[in-house]
Amino acid sequence: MKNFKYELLHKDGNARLGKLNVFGYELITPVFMPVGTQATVKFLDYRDIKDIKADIILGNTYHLWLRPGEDVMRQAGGIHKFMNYDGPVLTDSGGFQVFSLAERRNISEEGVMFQSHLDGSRLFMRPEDSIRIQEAIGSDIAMSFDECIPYPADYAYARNSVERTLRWAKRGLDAHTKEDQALFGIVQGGEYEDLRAYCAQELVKMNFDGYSIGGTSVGEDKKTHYKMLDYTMKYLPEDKPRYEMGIGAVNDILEAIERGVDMFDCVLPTRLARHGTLMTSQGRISIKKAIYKYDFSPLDEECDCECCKHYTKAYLHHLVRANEGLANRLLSIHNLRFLIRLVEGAREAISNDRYLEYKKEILQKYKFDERGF
RNA sequence: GGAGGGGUAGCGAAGAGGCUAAACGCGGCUGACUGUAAAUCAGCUCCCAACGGGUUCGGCAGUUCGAAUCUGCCCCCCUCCA
Repeated sequence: MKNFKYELLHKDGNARLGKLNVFGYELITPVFMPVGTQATVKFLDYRDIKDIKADIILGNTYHLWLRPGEDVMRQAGGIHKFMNYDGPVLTDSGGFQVFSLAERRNISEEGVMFQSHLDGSRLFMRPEDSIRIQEAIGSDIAMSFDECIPYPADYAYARNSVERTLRWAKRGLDAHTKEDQALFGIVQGGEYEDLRAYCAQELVKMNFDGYSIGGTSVGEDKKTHYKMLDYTMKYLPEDKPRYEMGIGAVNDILEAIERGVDMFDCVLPTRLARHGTLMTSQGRISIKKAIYKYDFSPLDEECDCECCKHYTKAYLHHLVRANEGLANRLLSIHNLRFLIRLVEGAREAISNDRYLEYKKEILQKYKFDERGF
């Protein structure tokens, strides 16, 4: 019996407060997971990760497979020891790279031929390989190898892809041997209700440890995005964790929680930070702007992060302008802590049965553009 | 005083008769970013009532159908020699 267990603590509408035991690590959901693709949450070390109160982080199978390589990960004793991080780690399977590296790969029934973005060499990844590599990486939660399809995708394409993703999910499940590692199935199906339903139901029959919603936030509008979520959520069992992959916009997170999503990850906070954009309770701001040159006030009075506690906007503005590495660390710490606080607030609201009020309060303050981004 | 070299958009720096409002870099201004090929990428950056028009390449005067590019004078700057 795996020491991996989801316990539903409380519901407020469809929003769920839960407790997830990940092989001894315990965490409360909903939870936001910072992304650390190459065994590092870019610019942060283990102390920073602890300070922002991240409960779980991600790694990436494709990237770690290419570099440093499966053997290094295995000999290092797994990703936790390798990066000196004592907390749960979830790995994406490489399925997202089928989407993001679309112009340099080829899909077949057997698997995906990737042409390495590092040196151009051709490498083949089958679902079994993805699982084996994730076992070598030693993550606590592994993902099935899927195809994240683009948006828009026509029905015939989406259907064929879902069928294949399901066959890959079964192959991965059969290949999986690591006892202290959970395995999630990923629901695809694009924007099509019947395909989402079919994919979810077939995966549930296979009895995974948790279920992921994939193929969202790939360029679709908000309405379509939430529709895809709705089509999927109703088929996922109450007693397993649900993870929407790759969402990090404030409204997306709030909408997902409202629909019963327990976990989500995103590169958005760290990428925005590296590009000089900060998420604040009032909306996004670009700290590069000249208006902050003489602004000696803290970034966000309400924030408790190391960046907001110790530095002024003028200083952060200067660091970014001067292209100083410290800017990347400080701004990443802030954006990550911002989203983690957002989710902490959501947990509290759910336990007090006032989730919708909480969501409304946040969204009223936060400025979005006309597309809702 | 003598001998060379040079003055180009905010800065640096190409260009040596028409294809040049003038490459490129920096700086500046916008915008993008959602399971990370991203400390990245895209656009703008002489002026304007702008799919067109108006002024530019130290200054003035010329040559030419046409000049940042050629000629003369003047003004500055740099290097070397006195």
